[in-house]
Amino acid sequence: MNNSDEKSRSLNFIETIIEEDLKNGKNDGRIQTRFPPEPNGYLHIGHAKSICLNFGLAMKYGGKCNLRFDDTNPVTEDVEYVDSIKEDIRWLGFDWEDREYYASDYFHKLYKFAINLIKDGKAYVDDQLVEAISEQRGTLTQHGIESPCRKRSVEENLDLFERMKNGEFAEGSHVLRAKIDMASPNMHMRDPVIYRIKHARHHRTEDQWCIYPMYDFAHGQCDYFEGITHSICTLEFEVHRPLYDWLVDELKDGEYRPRQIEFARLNLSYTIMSKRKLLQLVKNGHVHGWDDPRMPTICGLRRGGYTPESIRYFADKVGVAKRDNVIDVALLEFSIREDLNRRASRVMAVTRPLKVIITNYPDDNVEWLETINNPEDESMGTRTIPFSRELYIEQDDFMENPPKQFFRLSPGNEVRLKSAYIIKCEEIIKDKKGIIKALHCTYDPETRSGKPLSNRKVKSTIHWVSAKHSVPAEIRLYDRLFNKEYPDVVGEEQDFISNLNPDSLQILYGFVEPSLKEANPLDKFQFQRIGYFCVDPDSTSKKLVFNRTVPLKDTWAKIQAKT
RNA sequence: UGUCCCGUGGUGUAAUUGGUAACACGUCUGACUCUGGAUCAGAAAAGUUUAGGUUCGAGCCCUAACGGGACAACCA
Repeated sequence: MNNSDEKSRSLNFIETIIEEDLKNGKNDGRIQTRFPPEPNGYLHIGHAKSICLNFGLAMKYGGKCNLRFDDTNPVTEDVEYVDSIKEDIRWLGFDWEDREYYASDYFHKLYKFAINLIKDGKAYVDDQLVEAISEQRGTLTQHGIESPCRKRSVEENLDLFERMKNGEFAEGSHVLRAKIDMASPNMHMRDPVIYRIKHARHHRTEDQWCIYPMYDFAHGQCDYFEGITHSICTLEFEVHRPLYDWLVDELKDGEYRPRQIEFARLNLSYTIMSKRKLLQLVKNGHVHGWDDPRMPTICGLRRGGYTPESIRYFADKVGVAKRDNVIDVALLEFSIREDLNRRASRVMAVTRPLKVIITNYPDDNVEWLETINNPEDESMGTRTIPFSRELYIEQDDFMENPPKQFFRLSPGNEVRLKSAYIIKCEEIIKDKKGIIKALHCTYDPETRSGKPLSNRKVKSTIHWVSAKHSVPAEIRLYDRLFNKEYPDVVGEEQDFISNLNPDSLQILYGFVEPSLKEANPLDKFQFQRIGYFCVDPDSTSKKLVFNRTVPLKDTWAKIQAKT
C-alpha cells in the first residue's frame, strides 16, 4: 500500500536476525520460512499477521515460504479447514506455489526417526496411566522422578513401539517418550511424550496410522525436512525451544539447523481471538457462521468489506516484537479507511428516509445528473443519477429546531443536494400525532451543479436519492461483538457469552441510488457518514445488502453534548 | 517458592558501534464545505518500571528489586 515508508522503515528484530545470518553466510544465504496452521479452525486476523510476516520476509529476502498444515491430531482436524485456510491465504495475496506440505506427509520419516531414537537408547515406551506419568513429571518448582519404564531394554521398546503402531493397544495405554532429563527446570524436557495412540481416522492418511506424533516431535523435524531456515512462531512456544533444538540435533546430519524465533501474537482490543471461543460463537448460533462480518476471521473481515491490501497494511503497521500487546482496533479501521478512501466508489444511500417534495419542480420531470465516482481520483469516472420532484434524504440531515452548529436542513434554511441543486425548506408536513412525514422544499434552478451560477456557497451538502428511481436495500450495520464495558473477555464461556453485545447486528431498510442495482459483489462502496460497504457476496435475495465495516461515530451527538 | 521471556506517551513500534527520545494510530483545537467522518493546520501527551553501578555521557552495558507474561494435554 505505502511503498515509500516501507523502505525507510527500520528493521524489526527478526529482520535484524535474518540480515545478520545473511551477512555471515549462514545456510548459504538461503531464506526459507513457513506458515504452519493446524487445520482445526478458520484463520483470523492474528494468523494474518503471521502469514504476512512469513511470506513477507521470504519475499523481502528472496526466499520462499511454505504452507504446511500441522495435522498431527486427527480428532480436531478436518479438510473443511484446510480448504478455508488455503482460500484465505490466497485472498490475502500470498502464493505458496507448489510448496503445500502436511506434517502427515512426514509420518513415515518421523516414525523412522523415533525408531532410531529408541535404538540409541533415547526414547522408551511408557505404559503407565496418564495420571502416573503426570504425577512423576513433578511441578514447576519441583523436579520430576524417573518412570520405571525408563530402564526398558532397546529390544523391548522396539517391540512395544511396533505393536503400538500395529494397533495392538488401546488408546491411552502406551506412549513413546524421549529420554531427556526428569530433573530439568524446563517441564518440556522431562521425558516428553512424543507419540500417542489415537484410533481415529485422519483426514489425509485415513486409517493408515493409529499412532500420531506430538507437536514437539513433528514441528522441528518438519522444518528440518523442508529446509526451513527461520521457523517463526508465537511466544508461548519459547519454552519449547530447548526441546526443538534437542530433537533437531538428534536428527540433523551436517551444519544446517532450522532456528526457532518467537514473536508476540496479535491481540486486538474488544476482540476475541481464541479459536475455542470463536468456535463456541459459531456452534451456539451467536453468529451466522465463521464468515459472519462480526467475526475477526479473515473470511468475516472479507465479507465485512475489508480488502486484502488493508489487512496487509495493518499487519505491517502493527509491527513485530516480543512484548505482549493489545492493538487498538482503531488501527484496523484506519487501515481499511485509508485503502477504501482511495479506491471505493462514492455512492448515495439513505438509511432512515425522510421524504422531500420540491414544490416548484415539474411533476413528471426527470433529470439525469452527472456525478463523480471518487472525488480523490478522477480516473474513476462519473455516473448519472436521476433527480425528480420527490426525494428521500436522511432523517438525521433535518432538524426542526436546530442548535447553533447544525448546518444541514432546517426550516427556512438552505443546503446543497450533492451533485444537484440548492434547496430550501419551506414547510414541515406532520401527521395527526405530530410526526414529521415529509418536507416541502423549493429549489433554485440556477444552482444546478456544473452550471455557471452553481458556485453559490451554502454551509452544507447532503446526500439524497430520487424516491421514484431508488432501489430499496437491506442495510446491515454490524458492530463488533463485544461490549466496550467488558473488554477483558477472559473468563469461562458463561462470562464471555454474557459479554456479547446483543445489538451487534442492526438491519435497516433504506434506499440506494439505482446504479447499485447492477453492482458487482466485489465492488466496495462508500457512503456519507455511515462508513464503508460492500454488496454482500452471499446475498441470495434480490435486495442489496450492505455491511458496515467501520463503526458509526456520531459526531453530531458529540456536538449536542457540548452545547 | 523453579525456569524462561518481556517492561519506552492512551495504544503500538523506533532510536546508527552508548551521544541527550522519533513515527503511526488515537485524543483535543481550529479551518474548509458539492460530504469524504475526507482534507488541511495546530496542540496536548513519555524523559524510557524503580534503585544502584560503569562512563565525559545510559532507553541501550552491569547488578538487584518491582511489575507483566509463558511453562506442570497422551492439544497445537
